[in-house]
Amino acid sequence: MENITEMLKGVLEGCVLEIISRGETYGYEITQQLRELGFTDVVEGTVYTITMRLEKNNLVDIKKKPSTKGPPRKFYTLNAAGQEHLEIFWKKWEFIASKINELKTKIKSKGGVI
Amino acid sequence: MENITEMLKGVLEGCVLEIISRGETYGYEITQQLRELGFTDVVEGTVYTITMRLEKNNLVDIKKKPSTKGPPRKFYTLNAAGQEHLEIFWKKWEFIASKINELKTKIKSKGGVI
DNA sequence: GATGCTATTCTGCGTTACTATATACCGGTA
DNA sequence: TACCGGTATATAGTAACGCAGAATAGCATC
Repeated sequence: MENITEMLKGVLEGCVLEIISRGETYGYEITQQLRELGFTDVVEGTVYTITMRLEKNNLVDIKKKPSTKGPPRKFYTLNAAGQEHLEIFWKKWEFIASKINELKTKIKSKGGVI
Repeated sequence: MENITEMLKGVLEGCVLEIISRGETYGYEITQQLRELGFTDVVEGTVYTITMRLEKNNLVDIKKKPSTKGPPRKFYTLNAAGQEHLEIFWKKWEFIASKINELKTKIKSKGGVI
């Protein structure tokens, strides 16, 4: 799927939050999980800016651990604020998705009644 | 629903396209329809930037008509390119929505198997 | 002519994801 | 040892989008 980047705005951060909530993980792995999900074009840099933002907003706890495969990894876990943020994200998503689907399936006559 | 603006990026344009596809309409009316839909905080300026973009990208035809209630209205209708754009939008939406919902409902264990 | 409503237009701003690149660390191999 | 590919974090610059806020226009009514 090409050129969905604009539609991912605001959504990607929620996905990252959700992925972190599943268990301690780090940037590179998050990127791979997003790709497996289907967002194949997501690159490390994008995820990095998101994790930096989460960090800045104090939504995650961070632990640095050594790796046998490269430089030390920064592992993220959701804190209480992050959990709350995630719940709010899902509420927003459900709201928007329901509205969009409503628009999509609405009978296609302007007056509403035939 | 407050502060959903980031999640509306790329989506709002599709909504406007869909509304225009229902029948000839103008900026102010589009704004009202979006509000009725549930996006209560959408303002005229936002819709204006979208219609300007549609115009610039040649996705709409324009007809100016006088109004008894103010300055002349600019009525928009979708042209062929706009129709195509709208179909692509819905495909993108379905793709993203399915992926997000997949993420949302996925069993919450990292390995996937219990 | 002052006010109020409808309606369009315009500008500047903040947020977000992407591109492209740099840096660092390790294992394997020649 | 010197190089390379995979892993992993970091940063600067860019473009797109929606929003706030204000200006302007036209008409009705008082």
